[in-house]
Amino acid sequence: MRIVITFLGPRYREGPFVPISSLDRDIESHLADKSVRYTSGRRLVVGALAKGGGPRSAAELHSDLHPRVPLSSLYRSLTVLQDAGVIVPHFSAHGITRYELAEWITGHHHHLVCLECGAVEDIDISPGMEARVRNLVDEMAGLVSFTPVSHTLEIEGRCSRCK
Amino acid sequence: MRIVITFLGPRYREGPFVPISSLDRDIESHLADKSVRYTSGRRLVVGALAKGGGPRSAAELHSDLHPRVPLSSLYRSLTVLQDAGVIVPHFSAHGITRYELAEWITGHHHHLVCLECGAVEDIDISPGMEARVRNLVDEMAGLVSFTPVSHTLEIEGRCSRCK
DNA sequence: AGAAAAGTGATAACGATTCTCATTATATGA
DNA sequence: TCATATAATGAGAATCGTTATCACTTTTCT
Repeated sequence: MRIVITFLGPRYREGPFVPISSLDRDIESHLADKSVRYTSGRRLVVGALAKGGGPRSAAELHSDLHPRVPLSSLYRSLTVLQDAGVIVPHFSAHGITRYELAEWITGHHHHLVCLECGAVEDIDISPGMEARVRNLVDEMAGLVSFTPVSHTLEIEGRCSRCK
Repeated sequence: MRIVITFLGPRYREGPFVPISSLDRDIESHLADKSVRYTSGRRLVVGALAKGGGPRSAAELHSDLHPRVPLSSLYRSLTVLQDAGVIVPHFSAHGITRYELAEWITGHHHHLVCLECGAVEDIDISPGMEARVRNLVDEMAGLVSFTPVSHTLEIEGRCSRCK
């Protein structure tokens, strides 16, 4: 799923923002429920994440958003948005954390990781298959009295381009 | 699978090591094939990883191995062993990388990640359950003509201690 | 408006990991 | 075996992503 959130409203310090996508409105009310302010800086971060075709690192976001969102504010926004459940961290090599919009925004999906070219592709599956995944997860967690909250099924292999 | 590799041989700088488990001998020949030396420091790192019930971070390994393996050597050993395919990195929050023995040594398993305390626990499942996982993986990969090589099912939630 | 609470931005501090370099151990071949 | 080349080691400095600090600004509440 590719989501683009565009801000038509006036710029930072020039007035209130006008959310144009229903998604942005969803995020707005989601944050309001948690009494977390949806400030201009946070909107810019969400917008940059929504534009991207995959998880983005703080450095990538900073180069996109520079100089409107300084690095320290960017990190703070990422923390706030993560705590509020709007974005989800994805940890990778070299201690780099990449973020993407939470699954309630983008939809639940899994990942195909190509061992050849390193590309990570989202894969959506049918509700039936997803139910089978969830059953397995619940059974596995039950074996050791672990309370599952979410799961990640990643398939490593060779993508169609690298075959 | 729990593996314990014990070194009966004399200590560091006191003579050659005597591998006592067939697993250690497997690793030895695996490294020999790649002309990577299986030095005493590297043996200690492998031994510490073999004892643990899940992926261990460099800091954890260091506190186990201190002062026999200094931090800089520990990191170097981890890099060498990873490049040689003996251990596998697992990236998690706060830029921490945890390592575990590769699946050709430990056998295939999945992970339970506690969202509260960050602990990662290995979970072995029955062949029947694993077959169900593999079926799902094959079906999912088939949807987009991806050739699966391996898969990782990670369950995030709350462990029994943090409940 | 005025006070309190939250957010911001520049910069310092922090911590995990990597690099440097002098020293030591191992392997190869005369 | 000895000589010598090659690789590994250990201590500490350097690096880099991320967090904390603090003075200042903005927003919210009364």
